Amino acid sequence: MNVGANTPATKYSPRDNKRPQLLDAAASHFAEAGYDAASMREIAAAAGMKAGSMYYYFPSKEDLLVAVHEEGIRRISEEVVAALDGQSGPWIRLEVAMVTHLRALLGGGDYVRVVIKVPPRENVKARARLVALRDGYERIFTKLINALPLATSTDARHVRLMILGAMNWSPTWFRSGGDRPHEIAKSFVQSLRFGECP
Amino acid sequence: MNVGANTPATKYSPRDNKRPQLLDAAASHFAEAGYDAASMREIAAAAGMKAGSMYYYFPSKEDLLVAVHEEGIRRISEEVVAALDGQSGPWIRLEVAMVTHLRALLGGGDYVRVVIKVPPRENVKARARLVALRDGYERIFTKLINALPLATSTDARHVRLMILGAMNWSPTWFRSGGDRPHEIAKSFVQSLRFGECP
DNA sequence: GCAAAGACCTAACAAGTGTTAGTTAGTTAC
DNA sequence: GTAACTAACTAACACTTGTTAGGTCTTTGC
Repeated sequence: MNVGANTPATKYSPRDNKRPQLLDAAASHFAEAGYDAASMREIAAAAGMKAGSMYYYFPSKEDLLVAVHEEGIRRISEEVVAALDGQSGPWIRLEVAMVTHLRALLGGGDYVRVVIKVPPRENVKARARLVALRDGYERIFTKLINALPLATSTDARHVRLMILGAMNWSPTWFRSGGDRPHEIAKSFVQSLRFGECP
Repeated sequence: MNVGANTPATKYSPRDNKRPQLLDAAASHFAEAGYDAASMREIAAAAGMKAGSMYYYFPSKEDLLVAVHEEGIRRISEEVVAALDGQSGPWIRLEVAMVTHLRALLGGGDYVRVVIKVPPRENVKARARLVALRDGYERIFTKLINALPLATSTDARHVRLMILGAMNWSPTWFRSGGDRPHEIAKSFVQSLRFGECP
């Protein structure tokens, strides 16, 4: 923290923007308790401020959630794209994307957990933008799946929904200490690749 | 409603137990709004009573949710077992179970939707019983999957988690008017059965 | 006909909710 | 030096929440 003894005990110091810490605290509490059960006062306290002060950064609680969502989608997109860089082979590429997705979701990433587990209210204004962002992300998987040499009878769209569903549901049963993300991904890919025994 | 003109306008009539209607209302509101956003007053109103009266049947809101859960698991178990009766062939049996599961989840069944979408708090007392009930249900799928002639490298447990995850996530993307449950199930099974093209 | 039980209602409590208005202290610009 | 701006704070408002205590009407058992 680099707070020396000579630093005067100012109550607060402008210019050190607390917005990131606020977002962190919000992500953490939303991920843990859900939207309704996470109170503005608790979030504020975790960020080292008072509830009223948050409205300097965000006009409402719903806007806070939207901001967390945007950051979450941005992060996971970035990570998956980065992980995919240089990888070749359709099955390997899919598996890499899945491992990255699962790591982001299961490995303590509060922002991503919020994206998956805490959907905004139906009527929220920014909904269209969020849906567009998320569609953009999921399009990565659409491309990866279209590149697979699948049996002709298989519907690629349903394969995508199946894979994403299976992954996004994993926080429900995942226990740290059990399977690791890369094992889960490998297993899922195997099930899809080698069907019934010949 | 069969309320004739001669029926005296009694404020309420004991002996016609409103407990089922109460549970229905609770299931509906929990499924629609989630646990926190569903208020006792709204649930009570939907059941034709006042909030305080619900405590005659259930000692707390959490107990109400638990009761809905129990009924939901009971229903879906019953339906899947019934649908499986007389069916033979491992892949067909799995598909039948999946169709039934998806129908119960997507076809307006409030109780089942609550089971899938509204988990009780971690510390709730009846949690162990609920988990046991649900494990019992999922064991149906364990058996169905163990009966499949899968490639030897495939992990049956992960296949189950994948299938259940894919199905339980479906309320997120499902829109009535789009795919129908039996199409989804068939598609999922196909993806698992016929892997990459030869 | 009367007591008991069943099924519900009313009214209130204590706590917590998101949000706002007004204020204050530190920093920067001129 | 002073004005404007930034980044908070305090205190309150207006509700809403789950829950409870006590009352009331209806039906049942004897």
